[in-house]
Amino acid sequence: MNFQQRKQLILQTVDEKGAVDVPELAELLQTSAMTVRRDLVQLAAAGLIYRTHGGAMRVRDAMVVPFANKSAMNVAHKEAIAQRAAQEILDGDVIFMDCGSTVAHLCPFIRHKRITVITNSLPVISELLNSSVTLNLIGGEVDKERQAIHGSMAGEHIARYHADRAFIGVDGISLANGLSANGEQEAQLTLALARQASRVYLLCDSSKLETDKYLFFAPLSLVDVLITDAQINPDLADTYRQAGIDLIY
Amino acid sequence: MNFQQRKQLILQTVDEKGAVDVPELAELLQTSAMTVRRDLVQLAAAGLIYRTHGGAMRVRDAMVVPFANKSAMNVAHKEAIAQRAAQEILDGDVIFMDCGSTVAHLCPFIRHKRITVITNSLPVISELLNSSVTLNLIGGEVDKERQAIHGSMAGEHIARYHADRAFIGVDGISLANGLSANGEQEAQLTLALARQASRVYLLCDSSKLETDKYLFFAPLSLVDVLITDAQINPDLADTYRQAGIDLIY
DNA sequence: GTTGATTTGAACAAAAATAATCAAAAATAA
DNA sequence: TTATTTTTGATTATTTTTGTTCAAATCAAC
Repeated sequence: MNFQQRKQLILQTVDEKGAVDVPELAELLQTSAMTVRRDLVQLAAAGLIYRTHGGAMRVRDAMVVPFANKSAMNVAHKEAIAQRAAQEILDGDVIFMDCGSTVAHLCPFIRHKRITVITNSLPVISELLNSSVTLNLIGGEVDKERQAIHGSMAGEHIARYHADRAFIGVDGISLANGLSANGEQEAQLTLALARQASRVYLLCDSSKLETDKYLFFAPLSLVDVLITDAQINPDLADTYRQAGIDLIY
Repeated sequence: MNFQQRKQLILQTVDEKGAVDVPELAELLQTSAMTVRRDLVQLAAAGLIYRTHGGAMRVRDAMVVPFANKSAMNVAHKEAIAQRAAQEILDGDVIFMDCGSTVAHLCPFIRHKRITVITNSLPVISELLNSSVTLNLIGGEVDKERQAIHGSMAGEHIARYHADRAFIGVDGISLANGLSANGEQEAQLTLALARQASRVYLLCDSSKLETDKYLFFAPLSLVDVLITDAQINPDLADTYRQAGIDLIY
């Protein structure tokens, strides 16, 4: 099997599977990994595939910026919460989305809506890049760990906008102490978003209810609507409602 | 069996099987490998088959479909340019990077440097997210096609910063008309970056030299240093230098 | 950050294929 | 028939391709 034949097989495989790795191709082509790598280099130079570490992928797939959406905890709950939250969004809305993982789960449910999303979350931008949503990215310092934008410039940027709804997440919430966070940056940004939105929706799975983190940054009254999952204790739900929170689950 | 007969059989076999090798044909034609090779050379010269190492194949199968997407063209040149440009960057620098594909090739060469990168390019952010570089993302409207940030907010954002160096790309450059672009947004952003930088580096492969696009947006004097590839015509290089451009290749 | 595992690219060596050379065989011409 | 040209096959040198090894780069997990 010569280069031309291998090349055809590689292109075909990449096109079919979307992504391949080197050992896989070496096995398929009955050749060494080094040869596969050399082939991939040539094909990539011709722009026919996109070279990745360990293999290759379709060029068009590589175009979308791959920001990882981490945190596999409570995915089912988060999806349920996000789906419920998406029902609140109307066509034509301008919404804020913060960089919380629960908020990010909104993406699949809003990608066909005709709305404008203003966010500081890179994964959200990535997920909505190929959608009908108009995107606006908040600028400022990049927080690599959280894959989000923070800092004073971000605050100033937000102050220039106004949204119909803000969808935010927190690290902790309690009746006694209100909203709390693990980082000052997130807290600051959450506050900025809430200030510029007509209606503030807090997306929060029930495991975070009545937990406190080290930084208390806002009273419960910042939130207009609290959307959580069905695991919430009904008595606790009542207590929140009596405290004036519009609670949905 | 003479050449005419062998030729018929070879063409037929190639057409049937798609690809053949020399020993296989030698066996089929009851002749030596040397003769087969001589036949193949003639047929290939006539354009009837595609000659490969070890045999031959159908012409249409060997036809590479190089509708090379813009970002994959001249990759080798772009990398060489980017590598040279990276040498200009010192530790501690604050640099601007625009959303051009040549500029994006800087990423691999700067990921270890201790610098701050301010950019409107999502691919650049993505590539440098796991690096030692401090990142600052320019905010504003997301241009989904170019995977970059544009708009008036982006301009305002840039105006608040200053960088030691700006690395920019253009769609066209000529001595007569200066810098030109295909889109107003890119042009606007490039200008904004250049205005806020101490030193402006234009990264531009030689195929773009002396070409004009529809929107002329700046004179050559905007650029301090032009970095291009070694394919540049030496006479042309002299002309640019006489025009006061610091040209590197 | 630092470590450890993978992946990669460069250098080298081996194998395969090719081109060049030349002599023998075959075809052609005188 | 003999001389000349063409074609063919064998030999050898060169080029191309491939595989192995190893240091460096990169990624991922801590």
